[in-house]
Amino acid sequence: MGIKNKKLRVRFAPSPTGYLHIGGARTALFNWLYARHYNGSFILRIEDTDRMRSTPEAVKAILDGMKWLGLDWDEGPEKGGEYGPYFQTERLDLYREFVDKLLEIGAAYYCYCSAEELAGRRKKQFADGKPAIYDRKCLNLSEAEKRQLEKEGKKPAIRLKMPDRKIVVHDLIKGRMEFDSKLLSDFVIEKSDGIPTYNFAVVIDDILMDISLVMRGDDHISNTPKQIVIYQALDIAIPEFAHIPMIMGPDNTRLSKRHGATSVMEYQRMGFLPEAVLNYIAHLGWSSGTNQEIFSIKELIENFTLDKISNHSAIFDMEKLNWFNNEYLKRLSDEKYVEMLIPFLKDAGYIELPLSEEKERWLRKVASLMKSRVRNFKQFLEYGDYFFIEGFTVEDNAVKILEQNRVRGILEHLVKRLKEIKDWKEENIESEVREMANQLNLKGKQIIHPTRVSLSGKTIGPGLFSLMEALGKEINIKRLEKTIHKLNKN
RNA sequence: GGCGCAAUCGAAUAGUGGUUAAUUCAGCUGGCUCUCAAUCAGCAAACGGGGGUUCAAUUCCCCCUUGCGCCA
Repeated sequence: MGIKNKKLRVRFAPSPTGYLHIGGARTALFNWLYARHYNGSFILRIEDTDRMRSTPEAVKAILDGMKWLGLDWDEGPEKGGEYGPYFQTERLDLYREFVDKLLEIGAAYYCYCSAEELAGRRKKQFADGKPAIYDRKCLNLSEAEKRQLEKEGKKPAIRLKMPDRKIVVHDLIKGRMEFDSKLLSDFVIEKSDGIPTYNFAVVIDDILMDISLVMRGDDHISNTPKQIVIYQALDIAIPEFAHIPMIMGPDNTRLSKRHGATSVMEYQRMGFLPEAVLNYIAHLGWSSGTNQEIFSIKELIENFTLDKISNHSAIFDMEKLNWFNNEYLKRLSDEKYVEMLIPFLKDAGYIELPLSEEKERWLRKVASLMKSRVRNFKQFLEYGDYFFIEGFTVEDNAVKILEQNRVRGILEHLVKRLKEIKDWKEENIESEVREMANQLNLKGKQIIHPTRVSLSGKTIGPGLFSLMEALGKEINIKRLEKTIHKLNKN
């Protein structure tokens, strides 16, 4: 692995066929952490040779996801770099050069077999229980035969000739893996349309971009021996490899749309903090070896090493992500919390911008009440709707509380007393309510529960008296009277 | 079908040739409390199976099983 004295360079190389999903983000994160830990370079490369499925929108989505998570790249799209271009479709000439070279030295050859022919022969191999290997029909075609085939209008693909030997992969995470090249096919490196295949383009790019360590999902393990053969055919030093375990859905299958939110940007929309998402996915397949759960970005960088990556797949657990997010949310100052919350309130139509000083102060108070009770901003909108609108949701089990005995009388009495309060402060409200409970020989909760339901439509939430203060006297009275009115009708 | 990778509480991870196998999330019980969170105290919960190696295996080796991936 003669790359000892070279600068450390890693890359993340997504295909722009969709958004940046959790698994890709984790691969990007590990590469990024590795580069930052060892002071290397982190390169972003877009593998868009699949022109049918690649879109500019997907490129943007991936870039947006990376930016939101704070995974900045040293070279790549929008940034450039001396190893560019960083889009594979802009590198076609480069691949062509290497294909020519392999052809020239006899390490690759033209193949005129059609897809149908191939499929037929493969079927037979399959039926015979043999590995699906190209039968080398076109390996020794004479020039005349080739000319004849081309005259028939056949466009050749180009295959790499597999050497007959064991291929050993030294993986930094999986250890030594051995593959028998006899079981590997002479795979296509350039399709008949002139586009290089994935396995070929990756290798050429990694060579040209001086990548010193290839870190990627372990679904690529089977590709690795094929890629190594290309390095060897070209007589170029093989980089190091590190195959990291994948992230699975709760049913232990590959993470997909079926599992709900798999795009990192969906987490932004749901009101998660990028730090929390990063912290969580860092723990999927990696651990510091200590009991520490919460890591700042800086701490992740400091602690990240490959030997602490586990070697089995991990299941994505939304609940734990929620917990992480709540931890980060709680640590936010009220000011910062409100600042992040405002766009969500705005989108929900709960507030109008710009905000007055006073309203902003009030928002901070509300935030401090809700902070520990809410796990993401989307949930804030759901649990805290009554702070902003009259049409707040009313829980089914909340209605039952209002149907209990004496509730109407209690609320009527309460309204009278609340109207008397001059200074609408939590302490004053509480002493008024407590006093009323005493005089009427009631338990505090007999007043508190129906009041909460009337004010918020919910059975859960912040302490009632701070909630009442935050809502303001008028709204308290209005909502209580509304409940009384409803009870009168029944 | 061929090849490969993997296997510790429900989930994520620690950990060890001899341990009461640990932590966090989730779950449950209790304290606090007007509810819910938060918080505090506690409970429950795992080494996939079978062979070896060894005085001793969850740990090392092999096989099986299961899961996952790649190939088409």
